[in-house]
Amino acid sequence: MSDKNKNSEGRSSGRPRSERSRASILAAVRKLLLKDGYTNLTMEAVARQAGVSKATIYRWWKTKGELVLEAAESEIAIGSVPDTGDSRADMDAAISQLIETFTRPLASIVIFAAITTGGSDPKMAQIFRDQFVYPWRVSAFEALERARTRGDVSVQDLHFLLDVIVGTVFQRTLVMKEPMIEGLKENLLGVIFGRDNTT
Amino acid sequence: MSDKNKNSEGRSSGRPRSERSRASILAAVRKLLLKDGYTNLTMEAVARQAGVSKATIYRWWKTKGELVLEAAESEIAIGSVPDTGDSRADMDAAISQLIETFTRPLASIVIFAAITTGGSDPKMAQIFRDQFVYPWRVSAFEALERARTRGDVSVQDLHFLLDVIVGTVFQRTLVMKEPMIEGLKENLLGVIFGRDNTT
DNA sequence: CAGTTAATTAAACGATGCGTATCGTTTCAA
DNA sequence: TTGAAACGATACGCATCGTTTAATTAACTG
Repeated sequence: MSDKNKNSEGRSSGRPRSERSRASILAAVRKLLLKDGYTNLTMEAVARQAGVSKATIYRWWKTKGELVLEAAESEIAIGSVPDTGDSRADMDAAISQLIETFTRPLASIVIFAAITTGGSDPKMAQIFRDQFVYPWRVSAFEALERARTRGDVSVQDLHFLLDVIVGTVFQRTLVMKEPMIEGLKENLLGVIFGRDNTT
Repeated sequence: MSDKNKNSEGRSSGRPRSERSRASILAAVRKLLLKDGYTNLTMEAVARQAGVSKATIYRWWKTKGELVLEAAESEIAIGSVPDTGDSRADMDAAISQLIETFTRPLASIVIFAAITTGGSDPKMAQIFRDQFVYPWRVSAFEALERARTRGDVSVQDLHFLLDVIVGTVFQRTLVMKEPMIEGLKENLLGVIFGRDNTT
């Protein structure tokens, strides 16, 4: 409430940005993304759906990727891996975070878009990596290092292990799409820590 | 030479389809895919590049996806897994096939397109799955079953193992893109057969 | 060689989206 | 009250889409 005015910063005067329009635009993006996907999302449709002028959108967001990432920000946010002292519990949490995020409908659309538009929209890919992929990877890597130090993990190549985790969850949740998530986490924990369970 | 005429089948006579145009179109698609990616590939550009009328393209291919899949057919083809009697050798070959295919520049573009357009172009996704994904998966699954029967594999959930293989290779080759393929195959074999090598 | 047939071409169609620009209006701060 | 900036509405020129038309061209047939 108190920081609604951006007066304290640069801006001298003039009509302030409409928070109502901003929210309306981002909501429209989310709705249309779920309906039509990223490629078929048009600025015109967003303006129509949001009851807003196209110029207003371009006023605040330069590219479609930028707009989409901001609209989906909270949907694709993924926490960092905890450090409880229990290696298995930490990785259990890490995998759960991954599955939970990848399973959100909006997230799957945006994540795919961020990856595939890497060629034509490098900026979107970079923002996505820096803001969402990298932080989790770093904290998951640290969790694996702690586990190896404790002697809980024998695999040497932790980056490989990280790719196994991310890749397998990606494959199951985003590529195959079928909800074959039963046992996924347990099986992955088996790969990481060695198998005790023959489930 | 002798079967150049399609007379024997349905077609009575008349001007035959131009094989030159056909080849020229498919070559144009490949060239433009590498340059601009799938999303930015336009039929007009294909017609221009191929020195052919747009109508000719639509005459033979109904959708962009259909055209792209045919143009990239040999590039994304993946052999089936051999049955040599040596479990590890078979899976070694399987993983090599996967890595080799995913590493081809054209293949990565088309595979991504086939997966991500699943929403807006279900037909392309289906053709891709039926023609390329499924055959390999089936023969790889059979190889894993043989290995388990021989007692070489202790993991129960073979579908999980399959997703680990595909997902990890996918992650390394297509998502990360960096050529971090050293040791990938060996590490995966370690996951499948249990670890002897601590590389 | 003439005739048949269908492939191919060039051109244009209406739709749609892009990004930009303009205009009059609205809202807030000084 | 006045100035500054955001806003909604609208329209522009351009590009590409997928489709359709009529005319031309090429290969096989008798």
